[in-house]
Amino acid sequence: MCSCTYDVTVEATGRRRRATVKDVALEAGVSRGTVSRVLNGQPYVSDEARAAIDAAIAKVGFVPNRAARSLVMQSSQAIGLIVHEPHSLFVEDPNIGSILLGANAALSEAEYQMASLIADSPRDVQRLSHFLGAGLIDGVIIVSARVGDPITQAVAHLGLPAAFVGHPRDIGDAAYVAIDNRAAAREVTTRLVGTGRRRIGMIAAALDRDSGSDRLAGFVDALGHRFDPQLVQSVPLYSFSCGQEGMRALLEREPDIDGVFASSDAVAAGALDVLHAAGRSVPEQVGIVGFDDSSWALRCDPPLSTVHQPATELGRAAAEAVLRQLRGEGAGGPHLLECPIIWRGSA
Amino acid sequence: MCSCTYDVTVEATGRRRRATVKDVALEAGVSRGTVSRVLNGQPYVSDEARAAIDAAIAKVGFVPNRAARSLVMQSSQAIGLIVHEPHSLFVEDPNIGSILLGANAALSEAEYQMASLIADSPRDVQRLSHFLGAGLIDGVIIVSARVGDPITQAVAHLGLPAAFVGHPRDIGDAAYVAIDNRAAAREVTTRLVGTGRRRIGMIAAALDRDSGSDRLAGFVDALGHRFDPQLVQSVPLYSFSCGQEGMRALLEREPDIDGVFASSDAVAAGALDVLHAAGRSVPEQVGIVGFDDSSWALRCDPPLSTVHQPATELGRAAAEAVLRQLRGEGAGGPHLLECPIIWRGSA
DNA sequence: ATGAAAGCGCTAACAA
DNA sequence: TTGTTAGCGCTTTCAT
Repeated sequence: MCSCTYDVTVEATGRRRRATVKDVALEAGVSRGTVSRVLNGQPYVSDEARAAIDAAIAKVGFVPNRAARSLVMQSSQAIGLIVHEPHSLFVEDPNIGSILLGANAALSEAEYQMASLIADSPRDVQRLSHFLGAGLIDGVIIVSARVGDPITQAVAHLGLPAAFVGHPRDIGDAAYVAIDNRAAAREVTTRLVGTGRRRIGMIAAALDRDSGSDRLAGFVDALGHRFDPQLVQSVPLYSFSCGQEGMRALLEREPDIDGVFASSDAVAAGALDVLHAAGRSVPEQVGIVGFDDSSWALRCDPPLSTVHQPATELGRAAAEAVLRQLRGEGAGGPHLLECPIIWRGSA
Repeated sequence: MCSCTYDVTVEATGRRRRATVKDVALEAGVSRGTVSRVLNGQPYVSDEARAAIDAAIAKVGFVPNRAARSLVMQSSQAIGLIVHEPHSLFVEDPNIGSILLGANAALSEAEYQMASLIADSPRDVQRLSHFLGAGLIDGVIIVSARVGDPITQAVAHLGLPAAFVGHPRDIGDAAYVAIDNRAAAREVTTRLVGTGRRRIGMIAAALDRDSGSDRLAGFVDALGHRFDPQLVQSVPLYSFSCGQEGMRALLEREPDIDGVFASSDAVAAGALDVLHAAGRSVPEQVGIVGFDDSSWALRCDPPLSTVHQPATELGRAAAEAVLRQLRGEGAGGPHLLECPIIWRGSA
């Protein structure tokens, strides 16, 4: 007999009717309850029944309907990962890919399905805020939220298990994983000072994000009383072109500048470009350091000294924080990861 | 009276019980059916009832449970976007981000929720193949599938509405959107020939993917009888380091090479690096062209001549193809997008 | 060890 | 115009 007989039921429309527990039960000659027990690996099922059911499942091509299961279990074994980035950044951010992969790996091991959700417009934000409360997702990892983020507020309101990558100021005592941007910036600036530079500037990107403002704070810390606000140029984005723009401004204002802390590698690459165009040699006349240890860093000439971001681990740790909450193990608050300084030729 | 009274019901565990249609109906003094009608914007509801229900919804903080709705509607208003990339590529591929954004924009406009699903391990593939059949997703966009991909097979078996970005050979007459890699490669090679080069080589990456093998085919087309297999170096990935590796091999085998078609910008950048190190001037001694028009192209010195990939539009078109199927408008088969050649300084 | 039946939250067909 | 009711596919008591 053709094993495809029960495979699917093609209805008049041409669409297929999926097999249900009932079909399996019928095929195996048992009740739906018993099928369910087998499905969930519960005890008290005879070997014969189990075998018959396994065979029936294979025969009819049964796949449990997760909507039905979610409905009765009040849980979906799926967790969302929200990326809330202004359009341009999502495409360029060197860390997001690794964060996704790290989180996915951890969730996958725990038998959870990760679903990445993009918030790229007010409409998305609106739809997402509802989606999160709709029971299709048991918890959420939030990447790059900003202060006052409606999604953050929706999550808080729903009491959904959550973990942030990064640390917006207004998340209360929610779980987050991050690096200590301020300490890292302090340290890398100190090393730059140690190379003998006297007029060190900073191209400070994304001051509206915690990472951006923390890196500036670290820079200020390191310079102490020698800090000169004239030497800081703020730019909106962590991008190559913002790096160019920032460096041009700095060069114009302070022609004798001999060191630059760029708040990301992309920014540093842009700065380097302008520096070269202006005929300044790096690291001889100007030392420069970046942040991220992204592919930009190695692509520059000379390669950038920078701060390594453990992006994969950030994703993994965030996933584990959510999983812990799902197991009822509490565990909010911070989780800081190491971010070693990588010293190369640019300073 | 405090408007939070009904907001959520906190149970003994501290977890919250979400409000249901029943709560809304009770609060508004109507039946569940009427609430449902309001929820779905159906006619035949009095203004008073509608107002009372709207108020009740706001008061109790009701968000429809999508698992329940999916169950009865047999549809979820969500579509999956599967990225099946070997680890390293996902992080580096310059097009994926834009494809995601394009698809998300189109789906968002149609009131669909997009969920990106990553297949990064055999385990992921296994879990995903089941997930897709579980009714939580109405359709799927598949990015970078390979021939014999188990996910592709699962989708075909389930009869799930699907659209591919790219064109693996074994998807039958399923919908796909792509550029004509072969024609584009032919064209860009022809232009390179037109600059007077006599010994033109190719660094052919990712021959296991349709894009990779098509680009090689186009190169062969363009050269015709002058094609020399000695001048083709195959490398596994579309990456900078593979570009370096490929260029080194080519240079060693054919020191008098004066033109290179690299099958991606990243590959071209690697080749350029090796060329410079070998003291060859570009474009004077060697002309080089890439593919993708990614950020690599502008970052190179000289900037790369390349083929522009309409990544955002690919994503958007794929989403629309799925949406069309969901509306029962058939529409499988190919949808090819333009990919203009961008001529810059590298050749 | 297994079957029967209730119910998760929602929509839709049918009555009223 | 509205209320009532029967499921959607699954898990889970409670009997047996």
